[in-house]
Amino acid sequence: MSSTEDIVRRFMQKGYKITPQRRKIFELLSGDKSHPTAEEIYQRVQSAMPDVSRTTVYNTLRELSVMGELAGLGDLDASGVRYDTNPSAHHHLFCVRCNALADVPGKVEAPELAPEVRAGYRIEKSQIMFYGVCPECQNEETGAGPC
Amino acid sequence: MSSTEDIVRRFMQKGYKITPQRRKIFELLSGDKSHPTAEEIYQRVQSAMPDVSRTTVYNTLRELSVMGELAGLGDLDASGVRYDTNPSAHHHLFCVRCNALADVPGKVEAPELAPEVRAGYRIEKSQIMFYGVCPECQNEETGAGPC
DNA sequence: TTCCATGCAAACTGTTTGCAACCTA
DNA sequence: TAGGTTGCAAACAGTTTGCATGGAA
Repeated sequence: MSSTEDIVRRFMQKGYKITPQRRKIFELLSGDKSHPTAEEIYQRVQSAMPDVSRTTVYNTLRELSVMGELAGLGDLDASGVRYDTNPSAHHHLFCVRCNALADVPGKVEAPELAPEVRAGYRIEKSQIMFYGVCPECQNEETGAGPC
Repeated sequence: MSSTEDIVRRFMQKGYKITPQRRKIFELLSGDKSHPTAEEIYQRVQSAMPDVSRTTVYNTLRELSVMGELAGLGDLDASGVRYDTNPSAHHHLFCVRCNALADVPGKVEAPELAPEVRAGYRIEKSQIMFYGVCPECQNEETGAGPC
């Protein structure tokens, strides 16, 4: 995601007001690479600013999504929507053991679909989810117990 | 998904009992290609057998998932988990206009990830979601209004 | 006859909404 | 000052669970 100040600027350009709560949410998100859920973001905001409500967090996340600063990532492990602070096209690595989610850096092209396999769809984009085991969980496999 | 009788057989092998409700659910699912949600399945079961409860539908879907007869597909359009009656590896086409979901038939290989891009993950499988517009919605684009 | 399955209602989780008080621009 | 923003509580949707009744093997 862009820097806090970039987002503040774009927020103001859209006519939104900048409140301390919103600024704190921006700060926590810019630079994050962990694909947190709304609840996780709420918890982090809470520890820095205990009086922020869930409503405000949800509202702000929705606004950021609409603006394209943030991308929602569906519900991979039934713990709610995860947010991707990198809205540009890229694929993901999902750890089936600890549910960690990482970005695949750079451009990796998905295959073209032959017409006979495309079911008549006009394809606009694609997203690959790679399922596997993250480095940390691989270590624990050879050594101690579960995550 | 397998035929109704195949599933009945495997269910009994696992020690589960075959009830009229379960048999009806199997019938509706075997042969389905529409990736319905639990609620959609419940509605269909209802019209054939009005006294079936949601509990039974949810329980049976969970059992089928555990057995591997059915695959859950996350929450693409916030209408709940969609079920894939084809549990073998394949990719999907999602219509961003009407939320239809279709299978990509046959084997389409996702790209291999170079080590420097794999973030240390040991990759076990992958799943590509192609986003686009289905044939029906393409027709409506050139002709009348929205879906 | 013995459990397992069913169905109802209540619980639960993630998210959205209504509304009065509040604060940014 | 004026209208957007906040935070509380209640509403909501999808799903799970507790428990007494009922049915399959």
